[in-house]
Amino acid sequence: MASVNAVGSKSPARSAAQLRIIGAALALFPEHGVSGTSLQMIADHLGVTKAAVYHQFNTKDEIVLAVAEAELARLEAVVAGAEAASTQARARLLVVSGIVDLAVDSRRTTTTILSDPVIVGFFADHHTFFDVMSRLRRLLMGDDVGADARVRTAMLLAAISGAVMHPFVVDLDDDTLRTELLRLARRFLG
Amino acid sequence: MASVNAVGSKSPARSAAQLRIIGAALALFPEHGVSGTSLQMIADHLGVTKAAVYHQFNTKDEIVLAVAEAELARLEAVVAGAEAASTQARARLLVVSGIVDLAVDSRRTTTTILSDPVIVGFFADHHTFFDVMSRLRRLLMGDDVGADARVRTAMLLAAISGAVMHPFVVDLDDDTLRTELLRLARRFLG
DNA sequence: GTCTATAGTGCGATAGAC
DNA sequence: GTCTATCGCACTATAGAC
Repeated sequence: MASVNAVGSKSPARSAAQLRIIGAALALFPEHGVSGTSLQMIADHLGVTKAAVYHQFNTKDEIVLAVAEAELARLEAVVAGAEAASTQARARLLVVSGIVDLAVDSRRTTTTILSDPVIVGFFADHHTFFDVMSRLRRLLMGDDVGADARVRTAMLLAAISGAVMHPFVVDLDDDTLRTELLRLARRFLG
Repeated sequence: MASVNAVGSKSPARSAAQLRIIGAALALFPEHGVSGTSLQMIADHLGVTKAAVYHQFNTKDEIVLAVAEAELARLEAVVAGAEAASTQARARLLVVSGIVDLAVDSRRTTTTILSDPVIVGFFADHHTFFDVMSRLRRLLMGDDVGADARVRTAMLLAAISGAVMHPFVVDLDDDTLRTELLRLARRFLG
């Protein structure tokens, strides 16, 4: 779970100033949505002016893309780690527990951002996104392309990502949530 | 599944013109997000001007609220139907299959709208939302308030809502998706 | 790398004619 | 109920001083 600079990752190296902006956007996007977050909000969050933000990124779209790729990179690291496993069963367990960790770690953040219409639009023709998704699909489903496997896998991923921000679990602490999620996810996998 | 004017529902009666605006917003919000959808887009979608839209709703917020309440009303109808069941097991099955129907019927629409930060903010102090949620919780969990039951229920609801718009199932037809979803959801319930 | 200042655009919302 | 026209404002983005 340490920070990994995965081989297949193409995210350009980010300066410290750029990372601060990405962090601010990461905090504001889930609360207001991507479209509802202005550069003024990001600048205010960092205690600087809009012009200082524009010195790091030429457009708002570049910031959105950087945030999306940063989140995608976290998922890619989990997938890459699982691909290195010795058996398929062990790989499946690694990817599920990695995604549980990711989801619990960010709770509201990750899922909200990745499901924002603007981000979805950015990923619609993003080759790295398709690459990670097909590797994830291969890890979880193997060569089974039947309706059963696809619905089952989609439900599993949606259940993990969506449950962490559900009102029913807001007052559970991270450890309890992580343990229950992993246990139920493994049971669902069968 | 017919249109139901549920007893507990407080949504004000809507004129035909208002319903057309709600329909346009319902189509545009998932694609651009609530903040990313302007009144100009809604007006263009209907072939009228902004002023005509403002004649039906005084503010954009009123339109957003109307859309949110319309979606909530669909869920409330499912909950009310299940509450009328003779046994608890039958009620649970009714609520799960009702939510599956809802999710498949709208695919991208409902979940995207209900998870939009602006809508979430509107529901944050919306008494009807809390009422429907607690009734849903009672139907699915009974008096069990343990971490296991809460995580399990949150996963079930998130799995159904989230799976319908997952890339893995985009090319499945509605009937197949509905059948598989219901079967797997019942299996997960145990 | 940060600032002030500003250009240009689209937004939500209103007034008043038909 | 829809229109044209407009107001005031916040937005993205840029120019140029420090």
